[in-house]
Amino acid sequence: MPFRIGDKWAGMVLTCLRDGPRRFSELRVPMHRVSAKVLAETLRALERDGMVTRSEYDEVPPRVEYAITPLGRSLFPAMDACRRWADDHLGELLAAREAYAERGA
Amino acid sequence: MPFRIGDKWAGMVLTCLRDGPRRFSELRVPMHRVSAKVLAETLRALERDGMVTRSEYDEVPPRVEYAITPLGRSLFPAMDACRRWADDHLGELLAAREAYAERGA
DNA sequence: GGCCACGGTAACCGCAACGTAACCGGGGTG
DNA sequence: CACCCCGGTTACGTTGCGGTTACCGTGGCC
Repeated sequence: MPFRIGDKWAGMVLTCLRDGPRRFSELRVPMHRVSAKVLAETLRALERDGMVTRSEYDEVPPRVEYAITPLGRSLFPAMDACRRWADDHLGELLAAREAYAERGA
Repeated sequence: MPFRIGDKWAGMVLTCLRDGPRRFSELRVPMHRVSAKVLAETLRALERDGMVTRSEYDEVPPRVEYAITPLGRSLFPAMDACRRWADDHLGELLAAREAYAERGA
């Protein structure tokens, strides 16, 4: 596709924010395979594109909350369609890949 | 997203095959910004994943036709949902990006 | 003999994405 | 004083996607 919306982890971030705002460290729990750096980069990009908002609270220890915007939410139908495709057809794809590997061998 | 289906040009290839089989050189016309190498790689990957078939005809000059499979066709609803999102919301995204750049400046 | 069409491959390269590890500041806590 | 929490940043290294250019084999045509 000619346009890429977000990076590798953007979809997962938006999904994590689906049910309400989350703090940086709360996002890291379900996404434990993402380093702080990459998560921060992803959040910056999503903020830049108007998909999430970043709210800083002057407390101690510091608190930062990320929330999804209506624009971010508008992506869910498309994301759900992709997920549904994967649920329905990923097995076929992997089978085709395996058959192809066997023919090659 | 954790899974990537195809590469940068896969969606465009499938769209080009929507209305029937096409030869390699026929695909290059609407996709003139894609080099032969990258198009070939894309087609190999789609073939490996069972999204297109490759039919070689023993003629001269050689003829090779690529056709979309039912599995490839099954991707269209999800792709259409993404396209619809872009049609409806890409302007918002770009506006948000511009507003962000101005705040930064 | 030279050139063309077709459908590629091979060699090389740059850059962005991704990842790891170390560090930071400021206030609270023992 | 030392150490922890939170939310990052900086420096650095690696991988791989996508791109460019050059080249290939077969057979037909002039």
